[in-house]
Amino acid sequence: MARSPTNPLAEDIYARVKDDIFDFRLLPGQRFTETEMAQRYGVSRTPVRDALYRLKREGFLDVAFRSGWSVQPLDFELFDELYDMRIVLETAAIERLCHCEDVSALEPLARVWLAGSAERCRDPREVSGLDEAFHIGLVELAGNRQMARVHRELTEKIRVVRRLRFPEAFAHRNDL
Amino acid sequence: MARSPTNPLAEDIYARVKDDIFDFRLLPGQRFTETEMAQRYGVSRTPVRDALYRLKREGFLDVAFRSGWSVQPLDFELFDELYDMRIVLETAAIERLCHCEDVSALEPLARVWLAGSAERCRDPREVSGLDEAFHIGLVELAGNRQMARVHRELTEKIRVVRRLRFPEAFAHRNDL
DNA sequence: GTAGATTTGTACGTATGTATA
DNA sequence: CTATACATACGTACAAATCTA
Repeated sequence: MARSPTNPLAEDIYARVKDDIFDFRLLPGQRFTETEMAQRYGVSRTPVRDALYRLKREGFLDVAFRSGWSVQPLDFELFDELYDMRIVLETAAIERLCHCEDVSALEPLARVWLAGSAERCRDPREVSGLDEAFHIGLVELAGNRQMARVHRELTEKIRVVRRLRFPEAFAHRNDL
Repeated sequence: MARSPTNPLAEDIYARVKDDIFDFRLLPGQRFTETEMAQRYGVSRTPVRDALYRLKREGFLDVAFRSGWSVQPLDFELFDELYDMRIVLETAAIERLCHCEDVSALEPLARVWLAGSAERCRDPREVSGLDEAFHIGLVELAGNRQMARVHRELTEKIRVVRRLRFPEAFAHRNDL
């Protein structure tokens, strides 16, 4: 029995808006309204609001009382802090993995990370995805699911600036 | 110009529901509906839903598709993981504070922590609050606001189980 | 298995505060 | 300064899925 997701529409809008931010179809600082978004995605304002408020709580968007929404501008101090915390969490994860007897769990990660130059993937977008998965997988293996969750959220927040540094990775951002 | 809060009603309901959880007026595992909560707080379902979904994202509540809400049951593995991560974050914070030249910023914390037995506060509820503030203040002083935010959220999630261990602290939970 | 009651999910209408001509 | 347009915050109505007798 596959239980239904809780807010299918709102969930979908959430993912689409977030991707629009990551792919710079919504630019940092850009302003917009709930009605615009509702028309853009072909739904009512209700699921849009759910999605927008969730993205606001996660730091991707900003809203002013009865005065419209905006994409959170790039804040490099913020990114510094996020990178800094990522180091803290990953260091703690690695320390725990070092004290672990069974290293076989590291195998799948090693296979990706130690890929020979022949089998190495060249698409920057995919490389970036593999890199994210590697970091996330490392922390997951340490066994603390809360640390893994925070680390995953944190990695997502950094994603936008990582893409800025690999411009070729999203050269096809207008494909969709 | 003091800018208005964004969703005054929803914000208020959010705080009240959270306190109801902390003070065990809403018990772990207890089920309820949006309509009940709307009547309980004298508002419509809209701000209630905003508040409930926020608390769900933060792990305090659970919702099943068209089938009602429930307070997240106590999960001691979860609390172990949260305590564990708290140690990681506070250790990192302390390491940074140790490398810091200027220790004068620690003064206010020391004054609370090193209170003489005479001036020591005896109300367990207040002691608990001071303890939380001490831990939070410590991490804040380390200067990474994101780490401080995560640590603060994490401390809130632990609060309910801390109160379980200090039952006398909320003996008057029916006062209100 | 089915019908009815229940509950959320979404759409839509109204009120209130904001910005601007 | 005032009035008007506009955007969100909240309330309400309805649809769809779930539970239960």
